[in-house]
Amino acid sequence: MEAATDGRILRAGELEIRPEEFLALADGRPLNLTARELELLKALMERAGRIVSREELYVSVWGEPYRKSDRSVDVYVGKLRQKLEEAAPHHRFIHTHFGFGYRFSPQPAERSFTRLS
Amino acid sequence: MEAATDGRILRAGELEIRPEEFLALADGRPLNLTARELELLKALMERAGRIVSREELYVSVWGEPYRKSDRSVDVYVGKLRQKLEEAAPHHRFIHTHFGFGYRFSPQPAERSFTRLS
DNA sequence: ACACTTTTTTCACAGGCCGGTCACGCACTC
DNA sequence: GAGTGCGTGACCGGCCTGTGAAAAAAGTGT
Repeated sequence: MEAATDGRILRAGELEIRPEEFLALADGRPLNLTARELELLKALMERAGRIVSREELYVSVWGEPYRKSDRSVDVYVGKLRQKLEEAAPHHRFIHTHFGFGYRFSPQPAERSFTRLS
Repeated sequence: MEAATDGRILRAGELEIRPEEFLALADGRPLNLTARELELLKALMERAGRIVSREELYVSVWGEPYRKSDRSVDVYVGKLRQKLEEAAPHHRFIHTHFGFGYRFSPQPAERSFTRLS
């Protein structure tokens, strides 16, 4: 369904996704992602740089209408962050935009105590 | 049919396969593999690093259409793991990817909680 | 052809993993 | 400070996997 990039290798920063192999690499190390996690990461990367609403993400990944009370996207963003942090420490990939949604944008590294933007 | 590597010696980590001798060595020690086991190991090694579905493995090794309920691949992966563990303890070769299939990737040893740098 | 061994296939059960939901507490905006 | 949004650990049902063991098939020697 993600016609534009389906099957193509996606890259961003230290991240790489090979959809046809169900494989995601961070710094060359395989992330051990589940099906949903991989789909969500793909959806985010395909929209890299822009703020994406939960609704858009949910519809794209789950393929069903979005209910405002559904927290699935949040939960899976959390799981992704955790696994990304494991594989590529001190990088930031998924940024929260309060009240709007999430934005994927790989950031080189983390400087000690800088404030969130 | 695996034209590219058929008959050629395959190596990965501590593993070596010499197809024309029906021989597999781990750490220099011969694994005592049966025909099916050897074929499956070859199929996995030829696809090293990527996640391979049961269907692809089954079709490649058994040469017949795959039935979803068929557990043969699982059983033989189990047998391979057992023999590999015997010959080369504390190495990991075949990794399970839940819902997708298996991935061959030799891993030096297991370090429990240390993070790679 | 027969008996015996080895390998392959099937079966069934136990346990593990994943997806989805909930609830609690903190974060953020105004 | 009030009100809403967000992060996250915990939990449960259901499907996926690992695996021993039985059954079937194939191989081996006489």
